[in-house]
Amino acid sequence: MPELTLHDIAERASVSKSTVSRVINHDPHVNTNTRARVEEVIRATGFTPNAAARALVSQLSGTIGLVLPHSVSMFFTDPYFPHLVKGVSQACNKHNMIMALFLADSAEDQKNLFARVTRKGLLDGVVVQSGHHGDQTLIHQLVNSRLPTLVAGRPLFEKDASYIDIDNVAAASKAVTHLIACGCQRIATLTGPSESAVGVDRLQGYWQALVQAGLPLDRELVVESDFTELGGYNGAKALLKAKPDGLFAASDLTAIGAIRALREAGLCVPGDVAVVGFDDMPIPQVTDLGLTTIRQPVVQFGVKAAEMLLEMIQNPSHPRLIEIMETELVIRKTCGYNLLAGHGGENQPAFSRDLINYR
Amino acid sequence: MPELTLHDIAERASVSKSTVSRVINHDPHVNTNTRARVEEVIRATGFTPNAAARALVSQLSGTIGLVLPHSVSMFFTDPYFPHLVKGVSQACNKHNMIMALFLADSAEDQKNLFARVTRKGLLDGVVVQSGHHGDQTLIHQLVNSRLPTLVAGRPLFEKDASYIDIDNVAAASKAVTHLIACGCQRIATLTGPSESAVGVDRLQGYWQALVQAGLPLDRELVVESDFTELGGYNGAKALLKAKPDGLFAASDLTAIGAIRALREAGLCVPGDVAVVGFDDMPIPQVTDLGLTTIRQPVVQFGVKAAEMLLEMIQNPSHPRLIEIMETELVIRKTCGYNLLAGHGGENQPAFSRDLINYR
DNA sequence: CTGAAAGCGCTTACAG
DNA sequence: CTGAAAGCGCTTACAG
Repeated sequence: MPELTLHDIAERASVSKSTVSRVINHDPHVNTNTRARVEEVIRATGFTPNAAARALVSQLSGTIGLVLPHSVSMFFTDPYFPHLVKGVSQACNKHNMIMALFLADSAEDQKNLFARVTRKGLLDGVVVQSGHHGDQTLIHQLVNSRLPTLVAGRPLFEKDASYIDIDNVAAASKAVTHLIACGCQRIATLTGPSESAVGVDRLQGYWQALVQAGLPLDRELVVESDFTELGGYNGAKALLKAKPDGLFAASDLTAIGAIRALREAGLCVPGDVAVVGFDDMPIPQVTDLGLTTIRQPVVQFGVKAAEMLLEMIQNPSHPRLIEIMETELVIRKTCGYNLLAGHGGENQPAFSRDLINYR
Repeated sequence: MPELTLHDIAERASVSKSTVSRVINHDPHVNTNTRARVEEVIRATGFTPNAAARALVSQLSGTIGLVLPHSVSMFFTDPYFPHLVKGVSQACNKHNMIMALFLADSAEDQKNLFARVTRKGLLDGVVVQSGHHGDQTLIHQLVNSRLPTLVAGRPLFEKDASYIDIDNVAAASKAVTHLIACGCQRIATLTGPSESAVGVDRLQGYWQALVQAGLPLDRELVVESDFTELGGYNGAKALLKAKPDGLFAASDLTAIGAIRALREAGLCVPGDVAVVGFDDMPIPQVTDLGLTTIRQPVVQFGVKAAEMLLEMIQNPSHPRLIEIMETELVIRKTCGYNLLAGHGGENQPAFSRDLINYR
């Protein structure tokens, strides 16, 4: 059967195409009876308007893009990205938008990405994940394109871009301050890549907490890592000779790998080395280890990012948007569990989860 | 500046819009000089044709959908789905298509999904992940819609659908046969959900291998699980009283949780209980544990699924497409490592990876 | 090889 | 409140 068009509906309801269009678009200036009649025909026929035709005339496609640049091909091992995708998807479901996902699997993909993403008539706007130095060209292009663009995570160079982030400096400082409160004197850190804003900011928070506490800065205690479990494992091995009694890992996966290395070296966590991670990913290892960590609301972050973008799309003259989301310290076994008020000792159930928030 | 249209390019190149369109669409019937002139104008202006206009007239949007139904909201804890997404994305990048991702986060989302996905003019076709019983309505609707639909994973009920799958029965049988070859006599299994084709098929493979080996079927040795780590942990605890000496877990995460429970119960893996998983997910736990498992090529599976769909789109009268991808047994420490030819004992590096393929 | 014209299926001033 | 008409930016027979 041929596809139904506005014309067919108009004919069957004995009105003009204009009126059918008004009904579909909830134009209030339609007679109640007329509206009811048209709606009945639409219901009976199961008519849906053609999205391409609407996009052409309205200059709005009802689709937003989520761009994950090349450096994010770690997408797979780190649950962060599926959660981000979930958040953006939730917002799209709620606002009846379509989510187009762009994953640059290679440098070549990335080069083609800008042209594909900015095809006219395709997207109404784009959320782009801030990445490493190598991704900044793409971000620069997007931010300066005709397309409304929201950067997820502080962009490294685009000082005028709208973005959403967490306060990584404050969060890292909160984590390290907790290690200090737990009595650690030689606190090491396994950083994220120094090429990424996240890596830079969390390292700065580490420094800041040490300075505030009057503790010395020791370069031996800082090792650059890469947010992976293996990176954490290797990084912790490299730290052993510096004999830390505390460790701030820039991600949960890093912390998990580090703890594996520490235990292999015969050290107890938290007895010999207290450990704090970052993310609070809902993965079994985090709860199995009882990892003390910084919780960031990744799904909500994605939701909010998408909604900020929708705001920019609806209101193109809107001034620059910036949002910083809250994080919280989640205290579990690897650092500070014994400090919790009312802690009853080893009889606590393995999965009890208590929080202290250093604000 | 106003957006450029075909008309502007035509004017600047002193040709008609038709000719510009032909150049853009690589129509061979264009004079070489004319073509060069038009191409130069396009290059100089950075013109890109409007996707909505093209979609409207050509009835092809250049976008395919990837639909992950409600039961797949486990998306996040299981790395399977990000890998599938990556595969579909790779195929889209390669074939210059756009991937729209639909994630049904709730039963309500799922109800709205069909209408959103089948909006006319939006998608050229859709890959839908086969899920549980509750998802079969959506799959039924999609398969019977105007939209070319490829089901990823054997659909439970749609007997005429095009789909891609692995041979779960054979793969599971291969896993259990390996446990038998390693000397196990009481082989337990932690299944996937009995509501899913994967769960059903892998259980059947388990039975098949036992029957072929002349081993008895003991209902105590079969516990239904859910593909999660926690499910594996709890499932293994429930199996303890049946005293298995081998365990086939229907997913890697299940196996990982099960091994945790077995070790907590004071049992050695593989000494007391040999374990085989399923998936060979590239996650640290799999390699840390040295998990013997069935490797399935998830990314390639996604690539192939998308390419099959593209085939269906290009050739709408194409007969039903079915593809079964190969799996292989990956032997590591949790079962059969000592059987490997040339195995040198405990001095093997922890990450050596050797394969035996029972075909 | 090239151009004028029709048409894809909508939305939206403009009249009434 | 309603309809006729123009137009969104392309592609594609149809002529030449």
